[in-house]
Amino acid sequence: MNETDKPASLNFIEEIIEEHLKTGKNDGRVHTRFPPEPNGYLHIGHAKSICLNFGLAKKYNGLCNLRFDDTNPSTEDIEYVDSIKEDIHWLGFDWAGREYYASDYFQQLYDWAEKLIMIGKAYVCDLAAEEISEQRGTPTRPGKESPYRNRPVEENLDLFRRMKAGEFPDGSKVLRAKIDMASPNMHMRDPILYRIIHEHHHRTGDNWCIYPMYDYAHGQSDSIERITHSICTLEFEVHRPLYNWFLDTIDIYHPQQIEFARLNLSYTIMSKRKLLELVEGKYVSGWDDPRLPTLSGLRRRGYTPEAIRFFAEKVGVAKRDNVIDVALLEFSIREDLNKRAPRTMVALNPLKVVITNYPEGKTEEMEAVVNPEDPSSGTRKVPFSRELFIEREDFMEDPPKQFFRLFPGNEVRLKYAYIIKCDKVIRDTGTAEVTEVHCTYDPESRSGMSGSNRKVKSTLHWISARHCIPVEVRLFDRLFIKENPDEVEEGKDFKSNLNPDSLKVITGCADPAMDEVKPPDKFQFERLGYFSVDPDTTAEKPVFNRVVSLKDSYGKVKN
RNA sequence: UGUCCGAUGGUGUAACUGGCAACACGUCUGACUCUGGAUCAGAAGAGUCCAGGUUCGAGUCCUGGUCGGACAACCA
Repeated sequence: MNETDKPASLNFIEEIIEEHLKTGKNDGRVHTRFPPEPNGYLHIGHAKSICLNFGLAKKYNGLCNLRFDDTNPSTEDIEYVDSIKEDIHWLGFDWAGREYYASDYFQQLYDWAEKLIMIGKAYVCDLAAEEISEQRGTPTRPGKESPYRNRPVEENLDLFRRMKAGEFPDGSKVLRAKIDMASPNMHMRDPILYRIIHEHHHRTGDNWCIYPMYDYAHGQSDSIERITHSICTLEFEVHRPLYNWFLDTIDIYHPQQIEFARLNLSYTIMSKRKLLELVEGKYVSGWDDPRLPTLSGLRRRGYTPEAIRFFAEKVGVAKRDNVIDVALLEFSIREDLNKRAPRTMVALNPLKVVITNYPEGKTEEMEAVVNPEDPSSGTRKVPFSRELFIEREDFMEDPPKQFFRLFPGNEVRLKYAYIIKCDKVIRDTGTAEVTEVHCTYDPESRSGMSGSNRKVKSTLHWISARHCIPVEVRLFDRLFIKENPDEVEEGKDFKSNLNPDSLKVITGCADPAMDEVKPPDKFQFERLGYFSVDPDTTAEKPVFNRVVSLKDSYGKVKN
């Protein structure tokens, strides 16, 4: 990179931060946080947020906390906090012990609630949930004030303390802020601060039966942690006045909330609710199904943290709604794996080739490059013999003019081995399916020999029939057939756009060296794509997931 | 009928904050190649939602529209 180049442009959040740095706001501190709710698994959209928050902290020599927004015991679970921590670490970020929970602040939050009551800014409301929602009005029609709105401070305090003491059943009372039922912003119409939930919390156990709402907990948690920039997604933009109101009214340190547009990816869904529906409805094998955009799914699929971080950077940060082309994600992983994945040859759909003029029983060890992109990777040995398997797709008896591969009378090179010529096609007498192709080889054309310098249109991958081992290969395609899975006809939902062919399981013929692979080893199957060893692998049977295919310009002319 | 936000090639993001629209992905050529990959070279593709205005000059500023999104869980 040329240092005289223009400085890389900043995204709008970095501009805000640099402005703050310039004016000395926050004493030059930059402190962010990633605040997941432990009620689901992280997905690629969260990865964008994680990279943003931890990335900003790193860039500006600041800190980024991990904070679980665990204010609703009825949907949250320890299983999720564990998976979330694992995913963030896997992605390559660390919070250095600053692992916090909104529930750590329940007492402080409670004390501030009493303060709000005492200064006349909060009251206990006995209305039923339906009544509250009814009286809230609509975005275009103002709400009505609760009959309990003007309860005396002493009564509010007493009632709130008794709520906390567990004297009242779920749903019977809530604590509300006293703001403005006529506000054009729905969130300012006396929002609920506390509700009664008699449920066991994964961290605080049974200490509490009243729990703070998101709006009441989030900003104050930011404040307690001295967060400088509280970065969240666009849907919280309308909440910002309320975020500010709490901080100003309670009168504590005031972080700045900044909203950005969440990530959307074509041909997939990002909604936690829908992801959960696919998992629970067994449309996929679990949260880590390799077709899912969850981090655990992508990891199992074979995506690397490097590729995801690269992707997150390429995607950018702005405020307008966006749909990123999955092709960019695929580009990201190819870019990474091309440089580091060892090559191997596998026939996914094998077709037998007999080299009729090659001595029976003879075996040669061919020398192959491990990775041509990495000179330090060295070479490997590949056994060659009279009977081989090639890819069925690489042979056509009656090919179109654009087809350069094997066909009767044509010569192709077997990578790292010999040039062969197709002489004869053997068919099954019943089905007429091609079962074998007979070829002859040119003994002078072995790689490295002078006879190998001949120009041949095509080079094929192959595997020795006698030496190869069977491997299970899982071929994934996009989970949805539509770019926007939510685009459905009346009465149907996103599941009607599920791709019935998103998973194909086949048995391929692989290099014998593949018998000692272990997850998460990654390879390039030459000419096919990148494959990652699945945890289902056993000593008897390696299992590979196709991460992504190689770019295929012939596939395009074919269609 | 409200409030808030947004609008730049097919997609995403830029434009030193008023100076003749750039980068990436994708697409298409060509070169090279023992991966129809990679690499290299190049091309097409937007005149910046619309209409006015300010200005020598506007994607950037002003006014008025249009379109899109968010907001009416005791979810986050």
